[in-house]
Amino acid sequence: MGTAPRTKFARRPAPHPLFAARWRLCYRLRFPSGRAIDMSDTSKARTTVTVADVAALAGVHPSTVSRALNEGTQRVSAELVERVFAASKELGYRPNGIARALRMERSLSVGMIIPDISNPIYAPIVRGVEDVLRNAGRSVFVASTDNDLAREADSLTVMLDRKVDGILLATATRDYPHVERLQRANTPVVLINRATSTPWAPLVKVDDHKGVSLAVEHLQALGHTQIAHLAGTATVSSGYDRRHAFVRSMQEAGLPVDPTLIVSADIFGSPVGLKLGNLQARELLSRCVTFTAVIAANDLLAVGCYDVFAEAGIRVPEDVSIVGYHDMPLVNRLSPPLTTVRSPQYQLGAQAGTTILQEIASRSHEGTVLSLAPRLIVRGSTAAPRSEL
Amino acid sequence: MGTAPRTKFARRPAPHPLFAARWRLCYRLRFPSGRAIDMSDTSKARTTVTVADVAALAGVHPSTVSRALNEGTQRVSAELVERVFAASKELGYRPNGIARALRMERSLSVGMIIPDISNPIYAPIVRGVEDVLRNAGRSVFVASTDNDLAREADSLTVMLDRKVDGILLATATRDYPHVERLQRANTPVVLINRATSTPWAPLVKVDDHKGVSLAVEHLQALGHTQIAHLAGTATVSSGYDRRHAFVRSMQEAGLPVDPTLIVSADIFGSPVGLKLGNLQARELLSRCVTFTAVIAANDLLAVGCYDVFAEAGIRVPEDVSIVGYHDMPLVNRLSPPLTTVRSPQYQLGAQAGTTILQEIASRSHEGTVLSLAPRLIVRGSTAAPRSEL
DNA sequence: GTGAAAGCGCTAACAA
DNA sequence: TTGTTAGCGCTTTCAC
Repeated sequence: MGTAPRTKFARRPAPHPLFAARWRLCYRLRFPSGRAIDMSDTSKARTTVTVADVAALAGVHPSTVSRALNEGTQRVSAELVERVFAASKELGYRPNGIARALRMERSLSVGMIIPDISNPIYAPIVRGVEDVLRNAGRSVFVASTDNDLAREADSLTVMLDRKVDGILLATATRDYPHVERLQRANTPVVLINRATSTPWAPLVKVDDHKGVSLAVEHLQALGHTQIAHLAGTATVSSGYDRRHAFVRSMQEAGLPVDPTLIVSADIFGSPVGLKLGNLQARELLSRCVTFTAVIAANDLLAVGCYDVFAEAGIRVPEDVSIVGYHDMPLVNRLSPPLTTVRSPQYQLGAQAGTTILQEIASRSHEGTVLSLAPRLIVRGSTAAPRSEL
Repeated sequence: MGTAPRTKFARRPAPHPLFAARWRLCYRLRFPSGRAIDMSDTSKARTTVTVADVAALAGVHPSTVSRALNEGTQRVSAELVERVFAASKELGYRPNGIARALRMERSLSVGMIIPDISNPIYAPIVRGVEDVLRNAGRSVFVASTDNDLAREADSLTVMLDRKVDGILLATATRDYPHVERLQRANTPVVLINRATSTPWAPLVKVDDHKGVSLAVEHLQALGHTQIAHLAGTATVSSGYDRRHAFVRSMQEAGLPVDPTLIVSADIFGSPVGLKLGNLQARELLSRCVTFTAVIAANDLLAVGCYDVFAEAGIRVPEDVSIVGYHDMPLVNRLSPPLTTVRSPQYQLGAQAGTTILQEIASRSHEGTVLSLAPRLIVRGSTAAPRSEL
């Protein structure tokens, strides 16, 4: 008893190389062939079943267990495979993912970095990612960073330290400071919805030009010519691109582009969502320029307009039409229901999941851009402009 | 050259025990003290910096590196700690989380199982969990199961195989089939919002009796006596509890409890959310029983009522008052804005995170129930009943 | 087709 | 205080 291991990591009694083989065999004593496990041992030993245990019960070498379980009958005789599976099942063996990850140098996990999981815009993306990766046997670490660069750096560190097989990045800025680091880490990355100014990893996005031009064309068809744009922040490509798409779409439609009709988010420090929408809408009104319609860079900005216009006695859609972007839950229930560009968030995530799997399998699509088409959902917040009546 | 290792796992040239010490020392040759790393070796060796590399550069044993990095000056001389940190920094060393997890038998990760991450009700819970766990240096695996028991079983398997340190379970049913398995796995579990009928793990929930009674009292104060309840499914404790809380609150308020005024979700197969609300509202109307107010088990059911009442020509709140549950985003923008019981979803997650950390530190709070208080948010969907005018 | 042995990168027990 | 050694559980190379 004096030599009994005190802890799990205490030295084994007789590890002399010459007896290594025999030492393995002693497992058999613990599991007499064909019999159930001896439960009398109440120590932790019972809790964890390892390949060695299965090997012992099946009367084979651990490496054979591994081969049988992983490659089936490919390099192991059918009979042994049978025995190994039986033993594995009897003992309730489950491979230790950590050990496999260490040995095989792939963790079967993927990290996802997003601005905020509690934002209804991003959550469906995560769900799409999750569904695709689950089917591929991989798990997803999620980290929200609120677009805070320090938190972002931390999250990246954590993910890389955990040896994720790939990183899904939905927080990139156009001028993203962590690009080099990610490249150095040599971990596959897929960007979601936000591109960096120079391409270095595959990007899965929504076709913003398509989305904005759908909105512009819709408004034009209703008779609008003076259309304003509440732009998102230009530091991220989605805001930047939509703004440029707005200008281009207006030009393509032959409509005048008045810079004073574009209110950028960047002139107001940090606020986001609804509050930002309020500020932008007030700014727009204060500019004393006429407009009959507003295209907002996202739904919450549009809702922010609802507030400000209401308190200013401006009716929607009678006086001003409003178009949102994303089609988040319940915007169809606002009064009036919001006309908006529906971006396929779930599909975005699913596609990103597919792409990261490809990247993991073989790094190849460095600058690939995958654009998903949005769709215009026409509801009650848009109508013909007043002057047309 | 003939003896050069072909792969990372090829045998090292001279691992003879007698020379083990010297073999370690040979690392020093690769990193002459005080000089930068020799980059001429373009093989993969450069990519991964290990404790051995740091040890070599610092001129100490790997275990000393480990001690210095993990325990600081506690068991290592200040001078060596300094040297180790310097070497570590110079090489850009980062501990391999997988290896640590295997060795230390804790992965610093936690699994979270929820019905659906894309549901705005659950997303904030995840965020709360995430924030607390990040601060504790842990990462979160997220899995959505859509309340599908098979998917649930899979997710549990995956989490356990990955050796998560704990599991946050937001999908439990009252009669949860995986309890035994989780107990056997001996992994800490914290239940979120949904209890099992017999307690076995700590539970963090919203005080449903409080929430529902706030609603009942509010309606009673407005003069309502005939109050209906659209109940969630009774298979999960939140639905079950809220229904019972409704009955009890009505009794406590001295109001009559008419069973025909309670429409259970369970009589309609699988639909959820808004569609379920539609069905329940129609069922309620078809029962031809008078009521002046409805308390819905969640906001989407309430929104489902809006539809049905509108098409039936019943005005809210003039003819019927409606109270929701949760206060999800934008319900304050419905017309009329929804009066609802605000459940602190983020705090729920944060508290669950705190609790799982405690559980991981020391399993002790087996049957503990932590109830967070909800708050009634009064808006436009409730008013005095018609007959009172 | 199977066994032997090594080792992924790390930390903990032990020895000095 | 530091070095030595072993081993977490697995897969893989090599030898037969």
